[in-house]
Amino acid sequence: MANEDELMAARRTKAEALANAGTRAFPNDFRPSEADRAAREALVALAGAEGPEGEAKRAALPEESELSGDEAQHALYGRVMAKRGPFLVIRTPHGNAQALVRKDQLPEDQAAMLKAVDLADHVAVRGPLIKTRTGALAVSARSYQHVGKALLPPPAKWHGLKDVEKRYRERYVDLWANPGVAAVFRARALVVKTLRRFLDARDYLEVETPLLHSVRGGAAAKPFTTHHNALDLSLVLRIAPELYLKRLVVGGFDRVYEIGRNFRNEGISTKHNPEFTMLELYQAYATFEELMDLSEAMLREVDAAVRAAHPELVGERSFTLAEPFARVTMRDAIVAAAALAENGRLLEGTTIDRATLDDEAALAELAATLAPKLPPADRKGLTGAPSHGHRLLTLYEVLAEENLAALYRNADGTKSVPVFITDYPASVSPLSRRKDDDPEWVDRFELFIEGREVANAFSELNDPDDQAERFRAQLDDRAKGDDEAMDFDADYVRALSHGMPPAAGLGLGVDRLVMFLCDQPSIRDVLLFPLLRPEA
RNA sequence: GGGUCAUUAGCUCAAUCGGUAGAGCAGUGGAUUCUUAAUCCAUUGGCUGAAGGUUCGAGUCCUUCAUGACCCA
Repeated sequence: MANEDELMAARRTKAEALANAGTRAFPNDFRPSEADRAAREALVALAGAEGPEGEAKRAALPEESELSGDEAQHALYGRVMAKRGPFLVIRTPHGNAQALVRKDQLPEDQAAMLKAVDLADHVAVRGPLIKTRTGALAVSARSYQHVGKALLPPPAKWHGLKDVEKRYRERYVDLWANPGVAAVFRARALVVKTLRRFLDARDYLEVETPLLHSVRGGAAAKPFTTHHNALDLSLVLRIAPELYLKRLVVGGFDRVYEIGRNFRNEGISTKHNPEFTMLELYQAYATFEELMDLSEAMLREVDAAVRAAHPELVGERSFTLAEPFARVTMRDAIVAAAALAENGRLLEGTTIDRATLDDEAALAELAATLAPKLPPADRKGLTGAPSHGHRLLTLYEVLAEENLAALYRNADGTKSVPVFITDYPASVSPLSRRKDDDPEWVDRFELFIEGREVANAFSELNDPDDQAERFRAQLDDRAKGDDEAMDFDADYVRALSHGMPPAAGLGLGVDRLVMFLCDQPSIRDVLLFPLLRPEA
């Protein structure tokens, strides 16, 4: 008997056996008290405690033969992971612990039910804590209760569930069958909780804004479209909450934030999922420079929380958050990257200096020289750029982005540091405030860790006339073929016309942050249910 | 969108040059009942992802498709 139907049939037979013994296969009569919950966590911790102290504490437990009979009774309940001799290994949310289930210590009817227990079933035992002959902790069962049946067989107990597709599709198995998976998602929850705590402590108000938008804006991205029947209205799932959050700043909330899902109708990769989680925050009377300080402090606090709670997830990092983050303008980053040997072949002796980058004709000439050596997308970005600023941004992405980790290092050069890239062209930043001394540039930064973008922030544009002009430029970009350009949001311009205080805002990719902090190579490993093609 | 690789029992994996599809775990029956991937004896289980093709013969070679992973775009 080995195919899946037969394995299930064997389990159904045991379910019937339980029914014949007066116990339902799927009962709901096991009621652990709050004290039981706490005691279970404590005993699981004791069972798994490492080092001399753990051993000493377990050594203090009585052996089965030393029991007097009036010891405290402990509940151990969870999923059966293994049967070893007279022991059941039981998995709980806190870890594993074992139950000693000896028929001669159990009421006859309960002892009989042991024949019907399968791996992955939910069970509960109650009894005194003992130490086994090998010094391990066990709950010596004085009562045994069937709590829930698993009809499907579990993955191999030693190898777990390895098939990556099955892991993502059947995360409900992955989470308990593979050690370490659940910890990533606990760490993720801690990251979000710590972000909230950090912002709440600074008097930011958490808000919820619409996910259904009738106008697309707030980011350069392709949206998902949908339709509202009653209003006969075309809608898009939001690509960013930005424009609603800034309306709230107009409304008088000086500090707001939202942590929520954005939807972008784009490709799937190890770094992209069509729905992902962003933190966006806005602060009146602040500039992008203060948000750099805030970002550093916030990331350090989150990192500290993850390190403290989940040291096992923090691997040997090639970056550090502990030392000061680098701050460099986009143009300086391009010049620095161009000087690196890695770009020598691409540039073939051509030097790039600030003057070249600032001169529209010189940059266009440089772009034309470089373009043939680049892949098609970058080539198009350089030669078909709708503006000097677009061209400069593409040049930055081509030359500098992947070299950031090599260029910006900590004090002793052993690790990369996060980099704030500042001063973006106005033409690629339709919602940012122009620099006071140079209106072609905006007060903006993007934060990169290991060359990958994790945050984007700027001093907010609060001049409604300028904003209207920028929206019109977006429409021009779209006419030139940019299908990620924003709509003209007339209501947002009206909101600004009512007067928005000077402000700065930040967007932070939560999934990517978790990837970095928990050493996870793919975004799918930090999303409980990443998007997959449906099974046939 | 392109390239590479993968898909064999419920799970984890084998299968030499194209020559009878195997193992461990789990399952079933039994023994044992202080085990640490429990042990011992016996035993069931396969449309080799799908569909075509080449061949005396295909898990293996070819084509197409499906799904996934990685890389590129």
